[in-house]
Amino acid sequence: MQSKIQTTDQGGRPERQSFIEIARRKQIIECAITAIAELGYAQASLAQIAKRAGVSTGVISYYFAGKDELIDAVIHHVYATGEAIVRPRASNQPTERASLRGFIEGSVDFVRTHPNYMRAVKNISRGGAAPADGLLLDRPIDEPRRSGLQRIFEQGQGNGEFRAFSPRVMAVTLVEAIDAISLQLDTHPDMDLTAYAAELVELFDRATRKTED
Amino acid sequence: MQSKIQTTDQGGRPERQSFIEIARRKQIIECAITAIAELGYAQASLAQIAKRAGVSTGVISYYFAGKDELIDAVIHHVYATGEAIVRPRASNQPTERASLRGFIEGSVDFVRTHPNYMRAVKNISRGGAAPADGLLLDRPIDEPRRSGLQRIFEQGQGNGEFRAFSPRVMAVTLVEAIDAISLQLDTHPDMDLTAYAAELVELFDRATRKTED
Amino acid sequence: MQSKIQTTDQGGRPERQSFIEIARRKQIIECAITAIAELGYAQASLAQIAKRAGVSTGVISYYFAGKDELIDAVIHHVYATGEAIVRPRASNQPTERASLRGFIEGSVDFVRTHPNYMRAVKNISRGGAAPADGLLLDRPIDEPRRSGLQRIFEQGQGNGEFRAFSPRVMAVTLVEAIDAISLQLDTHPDMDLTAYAAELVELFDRATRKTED
Amino acid sequence: MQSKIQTTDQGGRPERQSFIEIARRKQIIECAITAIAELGYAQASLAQIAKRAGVSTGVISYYFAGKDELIDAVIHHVYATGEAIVRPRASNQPTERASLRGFIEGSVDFVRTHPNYMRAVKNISRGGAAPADGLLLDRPIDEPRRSGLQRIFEQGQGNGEFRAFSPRVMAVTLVEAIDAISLQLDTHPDMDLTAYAAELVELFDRATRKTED
DNA sequence: TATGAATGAGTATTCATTCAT
DNA sequence: CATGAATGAATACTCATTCAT
Repeated sequence: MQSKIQTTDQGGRPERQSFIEIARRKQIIECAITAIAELGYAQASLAQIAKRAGVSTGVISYYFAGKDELIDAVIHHVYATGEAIVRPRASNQPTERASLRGFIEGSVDFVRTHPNYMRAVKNISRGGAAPADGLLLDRPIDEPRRSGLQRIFEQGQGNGEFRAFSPRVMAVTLVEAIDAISLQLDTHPDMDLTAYAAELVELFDRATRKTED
Repeated sequence: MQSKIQTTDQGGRPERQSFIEIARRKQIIECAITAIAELGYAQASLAQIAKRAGVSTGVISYYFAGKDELIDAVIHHVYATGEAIVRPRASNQPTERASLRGFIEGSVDFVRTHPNYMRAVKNISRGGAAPADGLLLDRPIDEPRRSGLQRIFEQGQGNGEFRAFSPRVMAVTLVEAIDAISLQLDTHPDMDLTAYAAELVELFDRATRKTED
Repeated sequence: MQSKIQTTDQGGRPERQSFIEIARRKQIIECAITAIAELGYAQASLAQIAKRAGVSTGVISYYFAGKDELIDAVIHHVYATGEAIVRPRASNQPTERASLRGFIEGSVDFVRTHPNYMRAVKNISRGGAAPADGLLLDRPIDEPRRSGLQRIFEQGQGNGEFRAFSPRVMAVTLVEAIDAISLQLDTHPDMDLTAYAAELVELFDRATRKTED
Repeated sequence: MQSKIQTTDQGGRPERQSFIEIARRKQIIECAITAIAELGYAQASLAQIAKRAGVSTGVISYYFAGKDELIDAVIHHVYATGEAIVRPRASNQPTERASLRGFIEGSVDFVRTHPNYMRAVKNISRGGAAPADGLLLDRPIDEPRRSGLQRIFEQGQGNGEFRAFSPRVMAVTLVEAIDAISLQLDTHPDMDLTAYAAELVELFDRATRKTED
């Protein structure tokens, strides 16, 4: 076997990854994100990605079973990074209202510090990747984020902080509102993200809170 | 003549389009929308589109100067269709609040009756199209919708119906909230869109209205 | 039978051509010459030729069995036109030397009055046309001209006007010298063709005449 | 890296070419010459060239930025080869008359040893290549040869070896006379090239020399 | 007769992937 | 481990040709 990659691991356990392998994969993933964010999914060929990484295309094929696996790794990396930034600010808050604020502010912070990350994922999400044999395509990549948020809303409704509304609709809307920021940044690079976050906090606070009267 | 298409129309007059030409163009545009919605922009090759239309790929080149022109036609068709549905319900309302409700309900209606339309445009907007010379991508195809909405918000703020908020942020958020529906339909085809619309109306009504206390 | 064109005429005799057919063929041939001269053989598609003639491509296929036949007709027309101009000036001269001068001056006149004609033929001669099954290609289109010239040289040698040389080499050289003029005109449109003719007359007069000593 | 070819070499340094790269490029150039000489420019598709080279068409794109670059390389290769053969025999001669003889004999030698080379270039020069923006075509590929020859004539006129004539007309005529040989070889493969050269030497010697009387 | 709609083979080119070195 | 050479399928697009009208 010439490649490190095995689609089916006979032992069933995840393969032991060497240090260099982990490093290379990460390097390639980062360069893929940059390429996809800057060029769009369609133009982000393996050659372009390899060029940015300063390696030959063969290396990518060596560390990833195919372009699809690389893209999956990109998506996973972006969401893991996002989660690492957002979760601490959305968890263990005294109120769900505070959690919501933390989620929004954390998410905006993520977009600020990693502008290419969400852009890349958005470029991928619908642009690409063969749907195997079926016609379905949409990769449910936002699902984890969405359900985390949904839980906040449900708990807030449970403890009486939030009014009655569909947690799913609210979660979908908020997730999209945040993702749209990377698009706005494309055309308005000097946008004030702190103000943007404050607007969203206010917007969703009003949209969720109980009317006290 | 080998092709209907002329890049430079010497006469300067709008070319007389035959009935069959209009019909064929529309048919191809419709099939392109279906293909792009189902396969994603990257996989929606001219061959795929032609296959759905039951014609040879040459026919597409015969009626469109190139893939770019076809895509432009798709986008234009989608937005023209959407506007025809939404505008009557968002205009000439007694209040801006009613306009807002009309916009949301009309938009959801559009998504319901043309589920592939918005999906296709979303698949195009990112993912595709050579970045020409610069690094920017993202065709600003939502801009007209966004600014129409923004005007509603600004007028509502002007006449005291709406609280103070950033019309731009609100418009971006609402547009994205609506566009997300087509994505939700992918995974939840039986979703109750009337209820969804009501949720959005309530959400944005609360987010925009003045607090009466 | 849908088309006027029969590759094999059963009767063996040339088909009776209607007036309109002759006119149409000539019109198409003229437009083909212009297109080929201006665009080069590769770019001179039937669509381009049809456009210049103000007809649809179908018309060309109707009057010519295929592009090859059209090209053959173009070549024939060019040479027939050239011959009509050159022959009177190269024939019935008191000396072969005068014939030679007449040939050159007539040929230059032809290039002057029909600049596109020779250009078109040159563009065709090597650029195009499928070699059927074999690998041979060169259409011996210059052959008639060449042999006419060769005869002048042979007769001049026979009657002692010309020195001993290979009539074939001399004929080839002179024919090419004349054909080159259309190329020179491309880059030097203001060239003095009368002077050019005089130079060629002197050149070939010296090259052919007997040294009197 | 997917392709050896970079349109813009960022470093500004001449790219290091590996042995295999040089060899492949040369092989492809040679096969392109053969294909163009045998089939004509129009029929000499990349597929045909690749077939002759025994490689896939992708290889050509790998080593050449496009067909245009390949064709440029072909032309350059042909002229470099020709110059290497002709120049030593046309330079450093005691007289310009000897230079002229050397040029002719060298050129005929070149045609003899590389019959396809000039044929290929001739097939390219007309027939091919998009006319960019203007209507001009005809790449002035013969220009260097022509001007080299022109210089011989001018110097010969300067030092009194040659009579007064237009160096340009003489150069054009001689260049065409030589190029015509490859055409003659198509139809008369057994032609005596040494005799042909002698004929041309005599022809142009007489055409250029001063009449001594 | 003439049109123009349609075809299908052919074009150059791109690119994920493989593999000998 | 890494390279880079090579493949072959896929891409958008062109064009001579056919044919119903």
